[in-house]
Amino acid sequence: MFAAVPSKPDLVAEEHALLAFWRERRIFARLRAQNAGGPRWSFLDGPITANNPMGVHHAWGRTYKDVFQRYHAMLGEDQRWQNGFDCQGLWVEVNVERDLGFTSKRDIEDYGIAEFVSLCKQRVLTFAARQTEQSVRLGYWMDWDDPEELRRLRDLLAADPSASVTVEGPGGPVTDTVEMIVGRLGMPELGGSYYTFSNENNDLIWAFLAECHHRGWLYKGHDTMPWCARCGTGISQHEMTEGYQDREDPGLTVRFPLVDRPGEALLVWTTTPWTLTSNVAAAVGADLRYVKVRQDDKVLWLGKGTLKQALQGGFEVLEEVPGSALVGWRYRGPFDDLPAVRAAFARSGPDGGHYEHRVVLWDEVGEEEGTGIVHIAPGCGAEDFALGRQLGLPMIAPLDESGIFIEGFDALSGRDVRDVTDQILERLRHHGFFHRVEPYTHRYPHCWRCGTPLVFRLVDEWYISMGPVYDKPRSELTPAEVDASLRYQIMEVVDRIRWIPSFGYERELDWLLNMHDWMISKKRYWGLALPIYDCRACGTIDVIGGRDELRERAVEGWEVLEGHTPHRPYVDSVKVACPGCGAPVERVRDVGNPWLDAGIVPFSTMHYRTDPAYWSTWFPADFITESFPGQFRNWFYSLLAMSTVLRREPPFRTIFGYATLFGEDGRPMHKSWGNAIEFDEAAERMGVDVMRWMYANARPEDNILFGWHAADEARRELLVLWNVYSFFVTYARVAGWTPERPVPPLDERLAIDRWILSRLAGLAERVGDRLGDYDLDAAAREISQFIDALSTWYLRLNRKRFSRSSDPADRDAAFATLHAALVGLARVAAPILPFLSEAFYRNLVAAVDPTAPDSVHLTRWPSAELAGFRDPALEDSMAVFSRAVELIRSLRSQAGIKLRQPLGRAWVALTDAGLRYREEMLGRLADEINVKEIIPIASDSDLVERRVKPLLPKIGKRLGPAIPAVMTAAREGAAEFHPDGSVTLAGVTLAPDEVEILSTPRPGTAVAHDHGLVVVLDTNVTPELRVEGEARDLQRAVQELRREMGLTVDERIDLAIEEGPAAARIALLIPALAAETLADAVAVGPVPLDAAVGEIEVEGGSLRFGVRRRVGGPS
RNA sequence: GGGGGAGUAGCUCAGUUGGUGAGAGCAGGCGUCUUAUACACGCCCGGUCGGUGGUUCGAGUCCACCCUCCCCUACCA
Repeated sequence: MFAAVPSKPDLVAEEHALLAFWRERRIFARLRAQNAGGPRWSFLDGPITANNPMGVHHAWGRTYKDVFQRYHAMLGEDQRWQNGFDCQGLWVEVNVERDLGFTSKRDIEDYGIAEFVSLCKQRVLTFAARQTEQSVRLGYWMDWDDPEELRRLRDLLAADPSASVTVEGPGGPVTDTVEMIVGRLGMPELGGSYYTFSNENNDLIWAFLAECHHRGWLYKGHDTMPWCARCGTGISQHEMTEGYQDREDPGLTVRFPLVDRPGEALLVWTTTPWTLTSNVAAAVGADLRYVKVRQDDKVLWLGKGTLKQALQGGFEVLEEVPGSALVGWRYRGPFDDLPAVRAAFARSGPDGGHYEHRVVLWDEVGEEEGTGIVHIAPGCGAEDFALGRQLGLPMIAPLDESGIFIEGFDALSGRDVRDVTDQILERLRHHGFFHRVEPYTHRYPHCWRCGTPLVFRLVDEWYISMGPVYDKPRSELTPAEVDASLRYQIMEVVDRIRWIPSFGYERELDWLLNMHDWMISKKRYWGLALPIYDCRACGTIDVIGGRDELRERAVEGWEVLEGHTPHRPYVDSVKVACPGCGAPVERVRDVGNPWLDAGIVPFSTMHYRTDPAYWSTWFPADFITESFPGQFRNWFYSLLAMSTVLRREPPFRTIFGYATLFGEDGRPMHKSWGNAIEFDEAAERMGVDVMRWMYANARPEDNILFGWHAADEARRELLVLWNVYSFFVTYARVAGWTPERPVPPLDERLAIDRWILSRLAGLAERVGDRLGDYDLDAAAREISQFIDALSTWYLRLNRKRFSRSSDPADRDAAFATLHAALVGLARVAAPILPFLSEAFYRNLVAAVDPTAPDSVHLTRWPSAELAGFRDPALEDSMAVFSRAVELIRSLRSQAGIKLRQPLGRAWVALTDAGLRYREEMLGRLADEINVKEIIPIASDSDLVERRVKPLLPKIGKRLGPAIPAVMTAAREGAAEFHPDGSVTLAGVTLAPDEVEILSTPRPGTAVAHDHGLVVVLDTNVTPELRVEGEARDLQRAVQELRREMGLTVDERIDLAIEEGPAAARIALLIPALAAETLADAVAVGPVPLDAAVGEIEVEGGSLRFGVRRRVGGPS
C-alpha cells in the first residue's frame, strides 16, 4: 500500500527528509560504486571562489553541472565527481583586510605576512565549508568534504599550523602537520574537493612557468600600467574591462608658455591634473591644422578643429599652420622647479645635456576632445610611455605603490594622489598656467575588486608572451609561424572544441587575436609564489619548475620553507645560485595571477605528474560549463593557454556557457535595491527543486530574471504534477491497488492508456537525446508538455476509471498505466528534479517493491525499456481527437451551453486518414463533450465542402506572379477538382502533391473547423436533456457540499431533496445520483434541520437539498 | 573608436532555408470544469513585428540607411 500523500505538499520539508534519506542510505556512494569501471564521462568543475556564501547565480551553474552529471550517471558512466574551490588571490585578501580594518599594504606587513596568509587560508576553509553545505542543500551531488572537518582544520590552523593531525582519507588515515594536510586537500589520499591553494596545484604552475621560460616566452616588462593604489598592485588587461565605470573628473585646460615666443602659450587639456607634475612634452598631430588666436589679453595656440569646444567667448584667429610647424618649440612646464623634475631633466637632453619641454609629433592626436595638443607624461600613462620611449624622453614616475607622491615633489610629497587636485589647481592659478576647469564625465578604469579609480604607474611586471599577430588570415599561416606564436597555437586548440552557444567560439578567437601579452604578476601576498629568480648581479632570469627542483637548487633558506606550503613569506627565504654568475638570488616578491591557479586544474586534479595513467584516462574533460561573461579572458583562456603550452591539445571537448542572473526587475541583484535573494532564503522558501526547475527552463544564452514571482510560476507547474501523483495515491489506496496486481497486457488496454505510454516512451527518448546534447531547456520543455498531457488530458478523461464504481479490470489497467507514467516520468525528471522524482519513486516503487533499487537515482535511464510503447500513429489520432474536443467546447461556449448540460448530437468530419481506434475515440468524444451521439460526417455531406490549400513553398517558384490569382481562387472556393487529385485554380492546374485538400463547413449553425477537421453541434436542449442537466447540477452541488463538510472520498451520506416539481422531474435519475455521491439513503421531502444544506438553480426556481454524514451505517 | 547581438502584445520571449490568416507564458477581463479542491482548463482583450527606403508574385524573415538598448573590445589626453 502506498503511503498517503497530502494534496498540498510541503516541498521544502520533503527535500530535507530526502537529504537525510540519501545521507543515511549512502545513495551517492552506492551510485559511484555501481558505476565504477563503467564507461567514463569526464566533467571538470570550474572552481568557485571560496570567499563568501554562494548565491543563487551559483545555483544556476550548479544546476547545469548536477543535471548533466546525474544524467550521465543514469547511463551507467563512471565519473570523478570532484568539486573545486578557488582559493588564492586578491578576492580573499581584500575581505581579510576588511575584517581586520586594514587600509594599505603597510598594515599587512606590520601585521605579519605569515599570519595574514594563514587568515586567508582560514577564510577559504570557512567558506568552502559553507558552500559545501549550500551545494548539498541544492541537491548537487559531488564528492564533498565534511564541512565540520573543514572547520576543524581551519581552527587547528589558527591555533598551531605545525601541530600534527590525522584525518580520514579514502584509503585510510593520513597524518601530517595541519598546514600540510590543508595543502594536501583534494589529493587522492584525502579525496574531496580540490583547492587551488594545494601544494600540487602550485607546484604544477611552477612547472608550467618553467616551460614558458624554457621556450623564451616569459619576460619582465617595464611599462606604465594601470595600478590600484589601494591594493598596491597592477591590473592586467584581463581584469580591466570589468572595472570601467563612469566617473567625473576635472576637465582642465592649462597654458604652457612658449619659451621662444614671448606672450604666446600652448593650450593643453587633461582630466588627470596630478600627471601635470610629470609632464615632459606636448604632442601635436602632423596632419592637423593649428591656429594662433588672441583672446582677451592672451595669445594661444591650439588645434583649429577644437576651437569651438576649447575656447569660450570671442577670439581672433591670427595665424594658421600645420602641426609640423610647431615641432621643437620649447615651453615652460608648471612644475619645472620641483627637484624631481629638475633631476629627471638634468641629463636627458641632447648629448646628455639639460632637457627642456618641447613639442613633439604623435599620430594619435585627435581633435574630438581637448585642444589638439596633448600633455605627455610618460611615467603616468601607457601610451605616453610608449611615445616617450620612442623619442627618448625623460620619465618622471611620481607615485609610490600606494599612490603617494614620492620625495622631490615639494608640498605634494607624501600626499595621496586622490587628494591633490585642489592643491594643484591652486598652484596652477598662482603661477599663471591655469586656463579653465569644468567637470568632465567619462568612462574611467577602476579596480575591479575594490572600486578604487586606477592610476598609471611605471612598474616592472612579469608577462607571458602571446607571440606575434600576423597580418594575414589564419589559413595562410605556415607551421613555422604558428610554432612561433602561442596565440595561434591556442586558436588551433579552440578549433577542436565544441562551443555552446556557438558564438563562444568566435568570441574566444577574437579575444586571442587581440589580447596582449599575459601579465601574470601581482605585487601582493596571498597567492601563487612566482618561482622567478631575477639576478640583480648579472640580470639572468631563472624559473624553478617545482618544489623538488627548488630544494636541489637552494643555497640558502630551505630550512625556512621546509614544512610549509609554498606560500609567502616562507618561500621568499629560499635563495638559489644564479646560473649566470653564481650569486645567491632571491625569488621576486610577486605572486601570480589567480587564473593560473584555475587554469592548471586539468593537470593538477587529474594527477598529471603523479599518475599519468589516471591523467590520460580523464583528460581531456568531456564537458565544462561556466557563466560566459568574463570567462573568455579568464578561466577559459587560462585553461586553453596552459593546456596548449603543456600538451598543445584541448583540455576539454565541449564547453557550455550561460548568461547572467539578474533580479526580477531586470537589474543586477543588489541588497540595497531590495531585489536580492540569498541562496539559503530561496532554498528554504521556494525549495530547491523549484529553483532548479526555473533554471532548467531558462534559455542559457539569455540573462535570467530571478525572483519570487518567477518561482511561483515554476512551482505551479510542479504542483500540477504533484496533484496527479496525489490523485493516483489517494485512489490507489481507496481501491487497494498496488503494482503487485496483475498488469493487463498492453494490447488489452484502452487506446488512451497506450497513448500516454507512447507519449512517455517518446519523452524518455527525447529528453535523453536533449540532455546528451547539453540542451537542458529543451529537455525541460518536453517534460512540461508531458505533465500537461498527463494532467489535463489523460487524467481528466480517465478520472472515472479510478473510482469505486468502475469495472475492476479496466480500473486495474488505468492504475497500472498511470503508475507506469508517473514512475517513468520520475525517472526521466530525476536529473533535473532530484527531490520530487525521488519522493515519487520512493512511494510508488521502492516502498512496494523490495527488489527495486531504493532510490530513483540508482536506476538507469529508461528509454530503452520504454521503447516498446512507442506508437506514433496513435499519437497522431489522439491529436485529431483532442482538437475535435476543443472545437466542440468552443461551440458550446459560443452557444452559452455549459458542458454539464447534455446535448443530443454532434457531427464530426474526420480527415481522410481517419482515426485509429475509431470506436473508442468516438465514444470518448461523446463522453468528453457530453453529447448522446457522435455522427461521422461523410465527405460528400451537405455540411462540408472541399477546399484547396495550395502549398506555397512548393508552387511559389514555379508560378511566380500568378500566385495572387491562384490564392484568391482558393480562398473563394473557385476550384475545379480532377479525378487524379489535381486541382485547377484560376486556370492553373496544381498537382496532387502541391495542394492540401481540406474540409470546411458550409455556412450553417454551430460549426467549427480547423485544418480540415469539422465539427457540428446540435444545440437544441430538449426537455429531457434539460432534466438530465438539472440532475447533473444537483450531483455536482452535492459533491461540492461533501467537500465543504470535509468528508473523505469514501464516506457515505444521507441525502434529502426538497419536494417539488424539480424533484419530481429528476426522480428517475436519483439512483444514479445516489451512486455517484455515495448516498445510502435518498429522501424526497423536507430537509432535516441537522443537515448541511445546499441549493441549485433549476427551471422555474431553485431546489434545496441536505446532506448528513452517515455514521456506521451499511454501505 | 572598432566588432557583435537585439528591438515582435502591458511584461518575458518564440517565430525554422522569405510563403500570403503573427504565436506562447505571465498580467488583465470573462467563462468553464471539478471531491486532483485556495487546483486546473478554456475564451477574450491586446501588436503600423523600432523607423525609412529597396529586392520579390510575396518581407517579422533578405539588403541599405537611420534611431534605441545590450554585450565584447579599445592606447584618447
